[in-house]
Amino acid sequence: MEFTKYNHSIQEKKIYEFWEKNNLFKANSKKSKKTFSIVIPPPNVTGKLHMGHALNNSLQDVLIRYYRMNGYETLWQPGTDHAGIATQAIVEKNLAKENLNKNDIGREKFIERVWEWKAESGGLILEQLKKLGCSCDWSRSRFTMDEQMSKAVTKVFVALYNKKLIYKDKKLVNWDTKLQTAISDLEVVQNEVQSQLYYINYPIADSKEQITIATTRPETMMGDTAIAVNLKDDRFKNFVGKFAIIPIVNRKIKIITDHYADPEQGTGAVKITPAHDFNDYDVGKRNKLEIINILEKDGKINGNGIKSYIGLDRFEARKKIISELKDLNLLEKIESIKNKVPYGDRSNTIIEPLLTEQWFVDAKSLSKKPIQTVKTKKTTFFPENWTKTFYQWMNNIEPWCISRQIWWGHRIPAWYSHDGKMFIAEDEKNAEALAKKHYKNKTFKLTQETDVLDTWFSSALWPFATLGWPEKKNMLKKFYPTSVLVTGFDIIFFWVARMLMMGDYFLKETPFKKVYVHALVRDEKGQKMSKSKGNVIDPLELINEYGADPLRFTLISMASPGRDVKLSKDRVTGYRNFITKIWSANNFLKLNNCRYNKKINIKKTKLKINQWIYFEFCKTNEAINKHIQEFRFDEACRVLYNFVWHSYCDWYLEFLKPIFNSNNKTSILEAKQFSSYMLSNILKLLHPFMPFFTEHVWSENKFDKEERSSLISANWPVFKKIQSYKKNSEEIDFIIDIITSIRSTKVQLNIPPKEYCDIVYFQESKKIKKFINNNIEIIKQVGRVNNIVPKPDKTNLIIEIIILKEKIGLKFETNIDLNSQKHRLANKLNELEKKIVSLNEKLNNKNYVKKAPKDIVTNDKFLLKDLKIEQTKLKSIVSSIN
RNA sequence: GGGUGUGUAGUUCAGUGGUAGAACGCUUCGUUGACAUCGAAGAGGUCAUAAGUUCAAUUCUUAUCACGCCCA
Repeated sequence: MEFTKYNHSIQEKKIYEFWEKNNLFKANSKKSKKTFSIVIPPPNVTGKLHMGHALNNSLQDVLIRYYRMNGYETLWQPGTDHAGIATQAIVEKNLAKENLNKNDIGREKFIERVWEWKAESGGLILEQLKKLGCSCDWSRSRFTMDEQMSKAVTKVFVALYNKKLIYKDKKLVNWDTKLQTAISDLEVVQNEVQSQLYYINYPIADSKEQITIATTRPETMMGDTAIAVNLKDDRFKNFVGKFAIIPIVNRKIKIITDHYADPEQGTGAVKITPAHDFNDYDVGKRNKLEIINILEKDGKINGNGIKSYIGLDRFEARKKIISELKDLNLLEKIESIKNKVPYGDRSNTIIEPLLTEQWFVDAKSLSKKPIQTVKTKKTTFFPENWTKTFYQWMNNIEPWCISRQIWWGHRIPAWYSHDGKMFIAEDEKNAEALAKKHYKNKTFKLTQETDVLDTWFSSALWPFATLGWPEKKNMLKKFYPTSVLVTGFDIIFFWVARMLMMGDYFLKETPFKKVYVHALVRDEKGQKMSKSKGNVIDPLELINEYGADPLRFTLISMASPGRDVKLSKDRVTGYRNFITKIWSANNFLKLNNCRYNKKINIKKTKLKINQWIYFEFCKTNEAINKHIQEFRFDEACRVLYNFVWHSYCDWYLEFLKPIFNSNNKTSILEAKQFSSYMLSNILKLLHPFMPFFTEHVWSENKFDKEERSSLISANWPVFKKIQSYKKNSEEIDFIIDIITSIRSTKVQLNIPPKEYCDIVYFQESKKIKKFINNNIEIIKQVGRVNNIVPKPDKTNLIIEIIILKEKIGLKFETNIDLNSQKHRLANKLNELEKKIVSLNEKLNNKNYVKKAPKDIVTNDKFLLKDLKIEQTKLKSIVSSIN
């Protein structure tokens, strides 16, 4: 019989459509079942599926499918965030193709264009998640710029403003000169780069002396307002209080003392530019220094700079200033150093600290509750040590800059009147009302703040805004707090911390009970995947080539806590093979007309082999339940793989063959029903890990007729271990032992595995004799044994082996070269003796017997006894060869 | 500099205070009616190093070395 191959591309598409069409992902807030809910960490609307997403979402889907099958009302809330900067950049790029820029068309038209773009090509990633098999409730999909989400954002903003937890302030912020907006600390990455450290001599006013400072950014000299030295630094004692003259600029600045100046760093004297460095800003504040900003928002030198430099880019200015210093002979030396330079994570340009007016969230105040939430274990982290990282960040949290000078995003609900008075309200009408009250009968004109909010500000509301907040709807009641947040550690601050802040503040309750933190996906050599390295593996390519199921199984099986996932194609191939294996096992059942019906009575199973597989299944199921509940997805995969491949396919199905070949109709019927029943349950266990394949096999076998449902909504098996099966189950384990021994004996004797042998009993093989006779059919067929025969006269036809601590003989047709066994047996004996010696020593140690737990000691005693029996038998075998 | 993680088979990784495990790879043999995307049998380890605690350490403690990440 020829079987068709499993075609993942056709089936995956078909099955996903089937699930969606039948609303099988839908969460119902009305059902009274216990709940399990997850909000997806919303990917950027501009995003494309990468391996990190694939891992993150595979894990979420495992949980969702598992709990759904276990009778929970589940919600997996999907959606995307509006990715302010990234999205705006894309639309601007598109405009540029038409030779337009955003200022040409204006804010309103531009926003229209963004929505058009979103309708056309935004949210592609959600479609890609479907390819991965994610069972999100797509009917609830949300976008952070949705009307309802926007309402929530405004409400939160106004509420926090009124409580003074949001405020406007003029501060030094991280300024992105390319995007021309402020960004938050978290969006700045410190890159280690090769830099030049310039040693520059500043002449001392009215003196021939000079003071040398070191800087990597000499162009900022134009904004210098002091030179600082450390009070304890004797080298500069005479300079303190004097004035230095900034070269080229020719402005006098005071030499001051400040603890920020580190005698060990550079020359020990440091130039202070409060407008262009965070540390210098603090020094400036402490010493009441003048703040001179020399940069335009695009990074060019402004009117405060040297005349001939105005309009020059900061890096051009640097070159020019160095060359001039050289000419003036004021450049002492240039040193090549490695230092960290701040880059914008979106623009990849060097970030400039710039003094601007921005909106801030008082993160410090908002962080207090979340810290308590975690301390009191209302939210727990897995792996647990992330708690520390969380505390560390939360305890040192800085004000969060939330305003962005871009157009795409939630426009800050602040209105300014002609005289600069500010009104914060949820909409223009309310702002006007406030203004009316303020101005009484006077006329006024309001204009709205042009800045928009950081995307993460709206993402922070995701766990409750997606559920309908601020309205207290059913969904919110039913599914908040969510059960678990699944996320990568790189996003722990962006996400976890901020969502906890907002959730704790507005809902008075944590947004998620647990936070599962997974690792990064790297390439097989352990390197970060990046476009520039060219080592990126595209999940969609793997899905095309192997199918979504093997990719999922690979990622999930490698998600060990605290370890990065090193992805290699070999792994994916391996799990593809696993699927093929199950496919062919299913074909075997089909070939033998194995079908179960619902009336099958598990408790009345007669066949030991059925009892055995049942018992093994129970153990596996128990382990999987435990592992999924404890987030040990790797272990769950391992247990499943072992059980399905080795227990079910390698042994169980093999042991069925003698039954199918027999004339015992009762046994045959039972075997057929039971094998099919077990497969249907195996599919259930596998479903969360490989949903497509299992659903396909399920529907192909029409198991749904028995279960009256598709696999996705089938009930997780709840089997009770039947103790009487345990003993019979052990018998099967012994048979497996015997067969394995026979097989390896053949290989060792260079006898082809297909050759049959006979079994010879000795006088002392009493137990084993009975045992083998009881199970003779299986042993004959699977072990390739002919018959039980009397001991032959010619000893070179027979080899003795030890099983169950007893000796039996295997008789072959041809002469056996027993001498070839001598060396091997001697080695074995040697090892055995070593073990016996060390065990003896241990048991003769009085301290050991006295202090070690009793069961360990007894166990060792039994072990020693067994080893000694084996030793005797082995010795007799060896001597018989001689 | 502060924090934190990892060193176990050729590779990727589980695991355990009491006889070292898996997958892949490798070697040998094998198409017997599920499966060669397969089967059978094997080889392969000073559990990074050193000291300590203990009757007993790969596991616990400390130090060292190597590699990584996060924060300044």
